[in-house]
Amino acid sequence: MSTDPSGPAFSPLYQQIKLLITRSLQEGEWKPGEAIPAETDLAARYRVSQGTVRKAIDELATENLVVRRQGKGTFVATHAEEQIQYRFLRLAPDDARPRGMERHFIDCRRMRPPAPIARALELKGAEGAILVRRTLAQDDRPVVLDEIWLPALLFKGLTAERLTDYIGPMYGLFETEFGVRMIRAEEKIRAVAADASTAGVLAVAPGTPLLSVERLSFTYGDKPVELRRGLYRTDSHHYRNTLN
Amino acid sequence: MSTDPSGPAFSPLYQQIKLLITRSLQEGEWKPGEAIPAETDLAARYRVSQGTVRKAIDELATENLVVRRQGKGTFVATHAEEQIQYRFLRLAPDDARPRGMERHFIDCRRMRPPAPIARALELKGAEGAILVRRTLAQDDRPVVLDEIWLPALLFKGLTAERLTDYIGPMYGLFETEFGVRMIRAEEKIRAVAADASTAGVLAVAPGTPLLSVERLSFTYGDKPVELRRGLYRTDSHHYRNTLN
DNA sequence: TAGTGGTCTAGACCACATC
DNA sequence: ATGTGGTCTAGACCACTAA
Repeated sequence: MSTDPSGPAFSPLYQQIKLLITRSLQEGEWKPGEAIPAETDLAARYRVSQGTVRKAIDELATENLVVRRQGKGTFVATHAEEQIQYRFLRLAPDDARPRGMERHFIDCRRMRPPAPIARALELKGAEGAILVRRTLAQDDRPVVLDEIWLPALLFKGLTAERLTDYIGPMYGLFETEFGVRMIRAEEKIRAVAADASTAGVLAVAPGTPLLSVERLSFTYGDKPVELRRGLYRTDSHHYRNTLN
Repeated sequence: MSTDPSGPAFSPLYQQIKLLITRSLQEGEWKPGEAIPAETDLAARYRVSQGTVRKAIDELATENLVVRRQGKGTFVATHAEEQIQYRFLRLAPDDARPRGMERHFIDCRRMRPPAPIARALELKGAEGAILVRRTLAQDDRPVVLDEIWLPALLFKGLTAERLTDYIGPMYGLFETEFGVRMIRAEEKIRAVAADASTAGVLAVAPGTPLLSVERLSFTYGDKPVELRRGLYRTDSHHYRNTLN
């Protein structure tokens, strides 16, 4: 019945419920790894039918914000405590099954970010950034060199030591120690030639073609919270992608 | 009722319906671009409720086998007649919106496929293959060099002329002329150095780092029907990917 | 045995497209 | 006015998990 020309903005009930649940996730009402209330409970809480809650949760599950486990409940997704070591890492060995990789942190220091970095992370004014550099290796052969830029305000107190000591994926540390959950990411991939210093770290000849993977990661509300540039050796690994 | 110990193989009704619909799609009962019967009709046909058909179609829609259009119907997905020129091409210009690219076919000839190609395409015995080579260019600057291997049995009569004359994406031609629909694909990406002949075609210096994108495409029943190796210049373009 | 998510139904009503 | 997909409900029953 609305005649508002600027936009009816019709929103289905289940979308509104989804938004409410998302907000609770964001505010930490239910922590990563914990179960959220049963569908029937949520239905009572929001005064809608179970089917409507169900459809909301369905979408949250496909977006990997929650994980359903039949007979047990619905759980807040987490990067920690997972069998999949690196949910966002698409690099796989050419032959075998994906094995674990050894991490080595080169340094972790606070820096004034270059303008493009600050712009990508939407840093206001003179807001600082933290630069982490690390490598991933397999069978003692370096494969990945990462440069990771983080907003200093969100990751106050991050040190190489804490990174080294933490068991599990870095995004798990971000969750448990800093309350920052990575939800989604966009990658831009290029082929580049290894410069002298990169070549040294990755143990290849200067000029060797490397995969350059620039990743911008987002937390709730599409807020960018990490800019990462990875250089991948692809002589015994490859970047995997699936198209639908 | 089954006491088969080898596996209960419980399958929800909507999965069975989904399989039946998929089979009809595969057999061409409804052609690409056409509408499939209304949900209520399918419900009557399969003797289930509309909600069950709905859930089956929901999954087919997320797999991009069909496209729903409110008020109009559900349509068989097609690579032809689409606004998105290349559904599977993830290459985007660094700055602007994705524009169209000019195609140029270098050649199209029947060949005995190398063993790795034959294996990937699951070719039996001495089954032949067709090799298509083409470039994509933007603003008269070559960006992509593709080598495309196809099973000769499926694409009998494919010529460079037909490829050149056809308006629209190549996968559209495959659909309308050969009845082969590309459903899904897997890509393996590496960084490589341009060899002399590639460098000439792409107008770069030999040794220039290029993205090597190896794509294996599947039709219904996860049957591989195309192996494509693309070499991408990434000086003004990049490969885009989204992680969830 | 109880609690959870998963399936299925039947029916009502809404939003969109077309005639 | 009609037909399509989209939303929402209420309730029944199934499958899985854990105590």
